[in-house]
Amino acid sequence: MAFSFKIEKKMGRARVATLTTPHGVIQTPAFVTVGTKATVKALTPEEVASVGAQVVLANTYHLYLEPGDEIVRDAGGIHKFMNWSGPTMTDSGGFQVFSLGAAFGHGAGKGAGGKTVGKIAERGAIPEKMQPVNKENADGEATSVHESLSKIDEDGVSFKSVIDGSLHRFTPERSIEIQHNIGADMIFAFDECTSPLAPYEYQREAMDRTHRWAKRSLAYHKNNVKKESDTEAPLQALFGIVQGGRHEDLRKESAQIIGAMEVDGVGFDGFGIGGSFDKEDMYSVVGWVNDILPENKPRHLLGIGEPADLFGGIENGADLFDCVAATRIARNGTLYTTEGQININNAKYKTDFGKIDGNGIDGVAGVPCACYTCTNYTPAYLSHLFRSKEMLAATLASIHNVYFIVNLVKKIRESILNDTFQEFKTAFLKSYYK
RNA sequence: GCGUCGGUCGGAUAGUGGCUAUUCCAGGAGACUGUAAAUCUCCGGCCUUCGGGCAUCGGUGGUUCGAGUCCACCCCGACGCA
Repeated sequence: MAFSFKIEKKMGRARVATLTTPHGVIQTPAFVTVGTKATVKALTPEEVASVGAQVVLANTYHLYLEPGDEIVRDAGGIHKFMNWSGPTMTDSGGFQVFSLGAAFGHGAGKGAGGKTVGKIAERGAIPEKMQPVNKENADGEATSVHESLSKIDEDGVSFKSVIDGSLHRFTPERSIEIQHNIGADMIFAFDECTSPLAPYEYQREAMDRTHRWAKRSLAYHKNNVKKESDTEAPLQALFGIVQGGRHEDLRKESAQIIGAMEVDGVGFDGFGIGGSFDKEDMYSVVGWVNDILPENKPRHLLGIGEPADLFGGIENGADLFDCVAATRIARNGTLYTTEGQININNAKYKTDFGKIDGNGIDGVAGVPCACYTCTNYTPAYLSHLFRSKEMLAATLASIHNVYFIVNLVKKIRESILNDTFQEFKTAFLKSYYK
């Protein structure tokens, strides 16, 4: 089964399509579940499949460090290794350039709390003349590995392992080589995800460098990817990544260059839209980029979404989304409902024997959520599991949240096919953000 | 009855004459967008014009410039001896 992307219906920039991969079909738009270390945290592959998820995204940096990409290769590839037979993707490690570098704030060393900058900036949070948070990275000067766990230069990035502090080096070629070993169906070019606080000059510098890395990623992939023995079709598809921060000129330039990039007549199989956004501008950025990218290839909006973002992204031409939020907030006790997020740790749920979501994402008004968790358990039980720190809490909450977000995108897809997108969007957002 | 040790936030603790009484847990709330996250942050005596002000370490006195800390007595608890 070779790769193909067939558009079934268009609505403005939005598209409904079928993305075929060697490990199965993805009906797009689709939400990609995040399984960074070859596991969707707290869920078995059977549970992931049972909530309707079609594809899993793992991470190159994390699998390279643990257990090592060669072990994944020797296990027979990521599908066999993690017992997920459906489509898979790997991110290139480009996000870790950011999350272990510029996002790593001053006064580090408090575990997760050391991270002080997100990739999404609130309105007005970006002073024009603000210096990069991580000067070492921006200037390319000698870096103190105590303050930053990554250092960028023209050829690649040096990382300090988050596990044991050892030093490692990623280049575009190395990232693709590792991704070939891991063996996901769709892989990404090695890029730099910049901080939203970086100034324009730095966004341009990083974008230009990402373009040079994209070309190297493409060249290495073309020359080294394994192919089907009979048809010579590549077994893995490579997505190029558009950067440019929140700047219209940079975004359009990046879409132009990445969209048209070829090595010996071979271009990217799809595209990622990456980097940092101003929350207010995100949908416009996606629209600018997608007006330029080739229409007949899939576009993945990297690291987005929250429920509202999915409508905005799809309207502006994105086909795939991945986001850690659904599973992360689930483990921390926050559940999606059609009436907004709830924190199951709140005292009022201790004795709530009703329904988590009285109007399920997949149902009609008044019909409760049909996921395994909601079908079988009360808020009071989940409250008990979280308060007593039982592992099942993370599992049941993750089942619900992934079910919610995956099926929200499926509902959006249906609404485009049924010509009811605007009504569905209006009704959903009114209820969710009331 | 005598003796010893102890009494600090809901629980457990640190604190042995000095400035804002420590930490953990439990409790209340918030955050989380290509996962260094089953994590992190904040709140927790009273009053406040939001600048701050006033309290507080079983009780009452005392010593001292200054007491959770030292002294006396009392209350309560554990243990030991009668």
